[in-house]
Amino acid sequence: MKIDPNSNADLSAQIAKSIRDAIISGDLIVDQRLPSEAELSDQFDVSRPTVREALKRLAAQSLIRTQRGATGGAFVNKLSFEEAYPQQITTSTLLLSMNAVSFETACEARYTLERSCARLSALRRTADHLATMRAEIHRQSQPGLTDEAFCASDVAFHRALVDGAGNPVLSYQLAGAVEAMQPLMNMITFSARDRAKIIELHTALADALEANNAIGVDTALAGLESYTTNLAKSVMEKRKNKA
Amino acid sequence: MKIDPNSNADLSAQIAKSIRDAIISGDLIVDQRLPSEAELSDQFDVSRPTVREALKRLAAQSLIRTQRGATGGAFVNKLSFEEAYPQQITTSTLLLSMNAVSFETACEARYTLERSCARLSALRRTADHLATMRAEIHRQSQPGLTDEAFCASDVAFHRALVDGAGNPVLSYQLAGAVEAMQPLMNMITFSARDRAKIIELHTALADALEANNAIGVDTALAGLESYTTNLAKSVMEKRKNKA
DNA sequence: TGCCATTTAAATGCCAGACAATTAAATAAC
DNA sequence: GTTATTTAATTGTCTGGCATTTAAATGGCA
Repeated sequence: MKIDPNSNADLSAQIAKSIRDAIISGDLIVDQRLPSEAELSDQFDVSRPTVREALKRLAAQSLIRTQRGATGGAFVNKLSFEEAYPQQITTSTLLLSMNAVSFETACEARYTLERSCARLSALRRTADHLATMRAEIHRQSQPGLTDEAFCASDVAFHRALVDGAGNPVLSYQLAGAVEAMQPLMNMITFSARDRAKIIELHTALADALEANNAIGVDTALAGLESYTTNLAKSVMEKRKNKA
Repeated sequence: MKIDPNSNADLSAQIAKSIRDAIISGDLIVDQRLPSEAELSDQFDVSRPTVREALKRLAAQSLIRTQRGATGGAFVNKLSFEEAYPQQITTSTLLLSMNAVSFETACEARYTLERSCARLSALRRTADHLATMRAEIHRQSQPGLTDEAFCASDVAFHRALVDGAGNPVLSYQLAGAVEAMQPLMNMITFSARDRAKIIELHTALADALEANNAIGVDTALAGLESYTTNLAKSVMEKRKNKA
C-alpha cells in the first residue's frame, strides 16, 4: 500500500482516510483485525507513531477499537446506535453554539422533527413509554425543582415520545435535535406559571398518545413550540432592557 | 493540569476529553490557540507523541485545526454545517449497514422526517428550490441514465425539498437520513416503469410545492414511501427466489 | 528612510529506537 | 491432567532528534 507524497495532507490523515474508505466500502468488515502497527508502518512505509496517529483518528470516530496483549490489535468496530448518540449530540450542540443559531431556528427544527413522530408514536407507543412520560410529568410538577432538572426531565419526556415511534433510526436522528436544545433551554428561567403551562401541554400530549390520537399529539407539540418560542422571546427582551 | 493515572483509558484519550470538554463548556472559544505541543506535554506531564495523539483525535472530530510555522499551532475550529454534513452522512451510512437496519425501517425514518418539512417548505420554498427540483425531474427522465445516477438525482431532488424549509438545522439533521439511504437505494434496479411512476410522484410533489400546498406535498411523499417500500420488497423477493 | 533579501526562531510533521504493560498461548512442573 | 511459569506478540509511552514550514526579526542597499 502506498501514500501520495504530493498531497498536502498529513500522512496520518491520508492513512486514516485509506483505512476509513476500506471500512465504508466493506473491504474491512466488522470485528476484522487490522494489521499490527508494525505491519502497517511497513505497508504504508511510515513510522509507527504516524500509524498510531492515524489509528487514533479512527478511534475518535469509533470506527476501530484497540486491545492490548498477545492477540490484541486494532479491530473494526461495530458502530452502534448507543455509541453514535453522544457523538451526534455533541456535534449538534457545538453546531448550535458556534454558529450562533437563533433559539427560534433551533426550536423550529426540533419541533418540526418531533411532530413527524406523532403519527407513528400514537400508533406504536407501549405502556412503558406512557409510564415514562407520566413519571416525568410528575417530576416536573415537584416544587423546588431547579431549572436544569426541569429541562432534563423535559428532554427525558420527549425522548420517550420519540422512542415510542419504535424506529431506532428515527430515535437516533432526533436525539441530536432534541438534546442539543438543552443548553439553549437552560438559559431560560421557568416561572411557576410557565411550568404549569408546560405541564398542562405535556399532559395533553400524553393523553392524546394514550388515546392513539396522532392529531392531538401534533396539536400539543405545536402548542409547546409556540409557547417555548414566545417564552424565550420575552426572556431575551427583558435581558436586553436591563442591559 | 493533571490526568488520572488510575483511569484505564489511554492518556491520549483522557487528554483529548479534557480539551474537548473545555471546548464544549466554552472555556476555549473559537479560533483560540491551544498551547503548543511542547507546552501541553509539560502541562499534562506526558510526552509529545502522546499529546499529538490526543490532538489528532480532536482533529478527526473537526474540533481543532493545526497550522505549521512560527505562529502555527492548534486552534479551536469553528464547526460549520458544511464540515459536519459529510461526517453525519458517513456515520448514518455505517449505522445502517453495520446494524443491518432493514430497508423498511430506514425508509420509514427517512420519509417520516422528510414529511415533517412539507409544511415549512410549502410556505418558504424559493423559485431556486423549485427550479432545482424541476431540473432533477428532467434529468431523471433521461433515457440511458444509470441506476446510480438516477438515485443521485433523487437525492438532489429531495435535498432541494428539505432546503426549501429554509432552516439550516433541519437541513443538517435530514442530510443524514436522506443521503444515508443512497447505498440501500443503489441495491435496487429501477425499471422504466418504476422510474416513470417515481417521476410522476416527483412532479406531483413539485406541483404541490409550487402551489404552496403542504398537504399535497405530504401526500406525494407518503406515496413515494409506499411505492419505494413495495418496490424494495419485491426486489428482495425475486432475489430470494433465485437463490 | 524605505524596500528587499536573508536569517532566525518557533512551531508542527516525521522518524528511530527503546522500554513498560498487558495478554494469550506455549511450556514446564507437579 | 491441572496448575504455575515462561514466552512472545502487541499496544502504550517516552526520549531525542531532524525536517519542514512560516512569520517575524534582521541586515543590506539604494
